[in-house]
Amino acid sequence: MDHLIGLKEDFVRCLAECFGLQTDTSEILINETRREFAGDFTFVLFTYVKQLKKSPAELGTIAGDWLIKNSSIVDACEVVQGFLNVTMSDAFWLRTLNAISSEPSFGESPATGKKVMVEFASPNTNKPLHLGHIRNILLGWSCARILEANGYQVITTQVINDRGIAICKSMLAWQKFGNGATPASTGIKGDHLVGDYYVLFEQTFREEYEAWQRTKEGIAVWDKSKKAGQEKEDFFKEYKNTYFNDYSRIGGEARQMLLDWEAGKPEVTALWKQMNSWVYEGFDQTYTHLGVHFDCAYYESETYLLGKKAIEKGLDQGIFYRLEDGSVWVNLEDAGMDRKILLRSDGTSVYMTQDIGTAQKRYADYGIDRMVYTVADEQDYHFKVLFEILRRLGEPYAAGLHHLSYGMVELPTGRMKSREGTVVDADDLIAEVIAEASSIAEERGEIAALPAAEQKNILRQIGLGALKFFMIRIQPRKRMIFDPKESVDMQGQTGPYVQNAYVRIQSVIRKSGGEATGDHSEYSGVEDMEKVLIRQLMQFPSVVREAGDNYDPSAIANFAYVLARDYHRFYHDVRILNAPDTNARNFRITLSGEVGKVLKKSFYLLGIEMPDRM
RNA sequence: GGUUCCGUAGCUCAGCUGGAUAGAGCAACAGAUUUCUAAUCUGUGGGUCACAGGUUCGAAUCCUGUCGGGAUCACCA
Repeated sequence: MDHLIGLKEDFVRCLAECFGLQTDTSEILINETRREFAGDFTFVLFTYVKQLKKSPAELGTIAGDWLIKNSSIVDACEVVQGFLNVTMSDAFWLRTLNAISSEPSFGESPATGKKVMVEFASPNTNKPLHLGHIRNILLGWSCARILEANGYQVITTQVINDRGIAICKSMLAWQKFGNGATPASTGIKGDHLVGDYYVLFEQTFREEYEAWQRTKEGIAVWDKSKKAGQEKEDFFKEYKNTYFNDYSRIGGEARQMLLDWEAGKPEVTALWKQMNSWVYEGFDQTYTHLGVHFDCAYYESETYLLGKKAIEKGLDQGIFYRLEDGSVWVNLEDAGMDRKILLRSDGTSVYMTQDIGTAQKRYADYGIDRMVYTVADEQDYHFKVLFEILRRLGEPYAAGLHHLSYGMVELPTGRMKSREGTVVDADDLIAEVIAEASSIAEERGEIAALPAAEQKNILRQIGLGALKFFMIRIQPRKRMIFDPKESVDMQGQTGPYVQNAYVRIQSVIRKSGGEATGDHSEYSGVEDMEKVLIRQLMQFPSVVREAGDNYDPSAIANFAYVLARDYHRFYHDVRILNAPDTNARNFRITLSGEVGKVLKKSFYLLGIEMPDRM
C-alpha cells in the first residue's frame, strides 16, 4: 500500500478548498525533500502555477497554511523557490513504521494468478560455465524472484544445447585420447573434463591444419584461392572452416560422429549420454554453488525438430511462403524487419524454427501467460523476429514474451577469448571470492569461535555476496567491464557492505534481549536519520514493482545499498540499546528490525544470502 | 551502409515517468573506536552529464542531428 496516501488525500482536499481545483491522489507527485532543506516531503508547485494563475510563492503559502491547520500528519511547511516542503509529525512516522512492520509480505504484490516461465543459463555441453554465464544466471534467477514478488507463479527453465558438432568434438577427442578417463578416475569435475577434451580436439585440429598448410595440397590451395595482396596467415585464418569441412581428417571424423549421432548409432548415443551426464553433474554443482535451480529443462536434442508443424500452419494461413527450391520464409518487411528463412530447401529446420516449436511446447506443458528469455544482447534481433512470428501465428502468450537482454561481459583487457585463454571460469571465480572472504575474515577474527561448518557457510555467503552484488548492481542492458580484482572487494558499495549492515542489526537484536519489540507509542522527537530510514523503507514496494516491470534487478541492488548505507550512518549517529528512554529504544529496535527484514528480502530477490554474523 | 544499445568525476557505476547547488563507491589525502561488529563512519580534492540545436517556467533526463564505442544484418547456432 501507499504510505503517503494520507498526505496525498490531504493535498487533494487542500487544492479543492483553497483553489477550487479538482484532482485525484493519483495525480499528486511527492518527492523526498533534499537533505539541505528543512522538511521531509516536497510538492512541486510549478505544476499548478499555470492553471491557477498564481505565483509559486503564493500557492505555497496558502497551501502550507491550510495543511498545517487541517492535516493531522503535517507539522510544518516551508516554501522555497517554488517548492513546498512539509515536515511530518512524529505520529506519522510511528504509524508508518508500525504499518510496515505489521505487513508480513511488505513489498510484495498480491497473486496475479498468472504464470511466467523464466529461461536463463542456456549452456552448451562441451564447455564449463564462465563469467558470461554467471551474469546470465544471476539476472535470470533474480528476475524470477522479482516476478514472484510481483504476484506471478514462476517456472524457471534452461535450454541445454546438448547436440551438434561441438559436443562431438569433445566425444571424439575423448575416444581417441581419453583412455577411459572419467570424473571419478581423474578427480576432475565433469564439465571441466569434457571441456578439456574439447580443447584437446581444437589443439589437435590446429596442429593438423598447420602441418597441412605446408603440404603440396595446402600450398596449391593457397596459390589458387588467395586474394590479391592477402597475407598467408590471414588467408588460412579465413579458410579454416572450409578446411575443417573439406580436408581435415579429424574434422571429418567429428562430422561423421555427428551423422552417426543423428542416425542414432548405439555406441555414439551411449558415449554422448555418458559425457553429457558428466557435464550435467558438473553444471549442477555450479548451479548449487550459485544458489539457483531449475524447475524444468529443454534439451535441444529433444526440441531441435520441433517447429515444423508450426511452419505448416503458418503456410496454410499465408503467414509464411515457400520458394521454388522448397525453402520456407517469412517476410517481416512491413514490420521493419527483413525476410527470414524458417525451413531450408532440404526441409531441415533452423534455430528460429526450433525456438518457435519450443515456445509452443512450453505453452502446451505449462499454460504460461508470459515468457522471459535471458539471453545476451547479441541476439536482440533474433528475439525481435521470433516474437513477431509468434504474434503472427496468433499464439495466446504472444503479448507476454520478453527478451531480458543484457550486455556482454568484458575484461579490462577486452573480450574474453577462449583461444587466448582469457575466459574466466565460473568455478574458479567462485572459489577465488570465497578464498578472499576467508582471508579477510581471518584477519578480523569475528567468527573464529563458531563451529567450522558454520564459518565455512558464512564465508561462502560473503564471497558469493561480493561477486553477485558486483555483477547485479549494473543495469542489464549495459555492457559490463568486469575487473576480477574489484569483484573481490568487500568494502564500500559491495555485497558484504550490505550484509554487514544486516549483521549489525542482528547483533543489536540479539543483545536487545528478546524478539518482543516493545511499546514505543510515546516516542517523540524522531531523529533525522530515523526519518531517512523510514522514507527509504516506504519506497521498497514501488522499487520491487518497477524492478519487475522493467526486468531490472539492479534497481533492487541499488536500493539495498542505499538502505544499508543509511543504516550504517544511523547506527553510527544514534544510540540504539543505550537510547535515552525505553520508547526511543523500542522504536529504534523496531526500526532496525524492519530495515533488516527489507535488506534480507532485497537480497533474496537478488539471489544473495544474508549471514547472521560475519 | 541499415537497424539497435551505450557515452555522467582518473576508474566502476547511480540518477533518466522533466524539478532545487548532478550523487555514490574505488583510488589519493586527513580524521573517528574506554560505548550496540571499524567489512563502519566523517572530512578534503575531483564534472563542458560526448557535442550541437530544439521543446519547457525548468533538461543529465524528452525530440532532432553530429561524433565516438559495442552488437546485429547467413539455407550458423
